[in-house]
Amino acid sequence: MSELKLQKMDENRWLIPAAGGMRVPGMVYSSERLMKEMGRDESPKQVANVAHLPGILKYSLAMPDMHWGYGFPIGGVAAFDLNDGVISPGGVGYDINCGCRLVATKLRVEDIRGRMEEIVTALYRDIPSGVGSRGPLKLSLSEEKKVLHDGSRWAVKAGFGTASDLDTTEDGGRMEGGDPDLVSQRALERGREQLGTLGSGNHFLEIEVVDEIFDEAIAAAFGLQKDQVAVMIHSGSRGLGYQVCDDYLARLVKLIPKLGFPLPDRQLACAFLDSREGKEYFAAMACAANYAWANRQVLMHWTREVFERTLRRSPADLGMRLVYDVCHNIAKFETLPLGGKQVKVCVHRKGATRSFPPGHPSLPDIYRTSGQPVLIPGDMGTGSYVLAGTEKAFQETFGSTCHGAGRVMSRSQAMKAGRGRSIRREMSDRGVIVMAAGRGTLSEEMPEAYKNIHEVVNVCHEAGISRKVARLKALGCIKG
DNA sequence: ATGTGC
Repeated sequence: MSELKLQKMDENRWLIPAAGGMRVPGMVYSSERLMKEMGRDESPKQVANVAHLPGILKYSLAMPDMHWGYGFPIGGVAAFDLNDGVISPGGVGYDINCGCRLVATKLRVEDIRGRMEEIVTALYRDIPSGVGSRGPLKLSLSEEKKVLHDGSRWAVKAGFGTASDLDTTEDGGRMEGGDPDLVSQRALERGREQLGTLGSGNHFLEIEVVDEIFDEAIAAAFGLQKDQVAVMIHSGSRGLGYQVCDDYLARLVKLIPKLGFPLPDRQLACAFLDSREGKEYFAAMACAANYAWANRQVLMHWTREVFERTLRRSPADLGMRLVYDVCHNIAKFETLPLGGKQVKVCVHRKGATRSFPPGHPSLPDIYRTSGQPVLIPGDMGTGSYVLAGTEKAFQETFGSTCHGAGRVMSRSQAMKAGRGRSIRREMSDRGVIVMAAGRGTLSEEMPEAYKNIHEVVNVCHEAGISRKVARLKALGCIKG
């Protein structure tokens, strides 16, 4: 195996020329420093591996937060031709439709100063979190199937939130084509009692304050202003999505010999988009995506209730409005510019966020001129960014940008580095009240385990694949 | 990410 050669194209892009069985070149959006920091991380190799898949279009892409993942790198984006392309569970990830939503409030930071312990404790009590956690909802099988088919729409109909929440959710919180009958009994069982639970690892619910505005006009369109309090929720499809991924991987790995082309890595197990297996994976994945949207919708509803009760304020007074909800682990059919034409393709975004430009028909009217809100969670001590989608992303990166800070340390490395330390204390010294269900979670998630979110976001901004709008600072956080 | 691992 020859060493992978990356050619620096400009300050923010690195080309992996097509070599060997690569059908297209790779393109990595990153800075000199972030590239160096990746050290022995093999994700550039994974970018090259993805380029071997049939029907891949233009480039195998990676975002600046990229790091090693199952088959595809996390931070990877790849689009496939509908006729001769493939769909791959490894290109979506185990946490199908892991994503973020940002809820703006009418509160200003001085309204909650001194009350963070109280609010965080109340959230921690009311929002089930941690590995294997179950919620108070126990869905009947038929009700769960409705969740899988209707996503956030089910949640709103069941009384969790309002119809306007759907307007500011990517795809309206519902992916077409979900077929609950293609989700295994085991996945259904795991999902029954987990709707409305946060999960663990990097999932969180965070109270943040708008710290800096970079683009006044777009921030105003998003309803954000300096010193305003907001809530960021980061969660996914829980055990159900994991099980869907696991089930279909097991099935597709067995079929690798029948694919008719060599795979550089068995973890790239995939199926042609027009095959039975490909269609069935998509239909099951769509169910998990819908479950994740319903999950975040329920989590947000309970968050609103906790704020109302804890702060003794009316919903109108709190004005907790969903700014937007984005998914960052998904494969979707989208119409995107390619070779001067608009072409329907299957885009895999694994640890990458949609970044659609101003004027795109999928955006609600209020964001027509600003572009899509793009939500980027940072590490728990630092906070988050709000970006806006751009035409350049639409043209260059299949309408995609980064999804977060991205790990620099493995979980086990981070655990080791956290030995003998109180991360909770370190966080509170930095002004962030944290509560976590798992013993090791805070170590695994400590800020130094992640890349510098400012640098990741700056690469995306400089490269033009999203624009900086606002930065939010964490005040309080619950984790699994 | 995950009823965390052979």
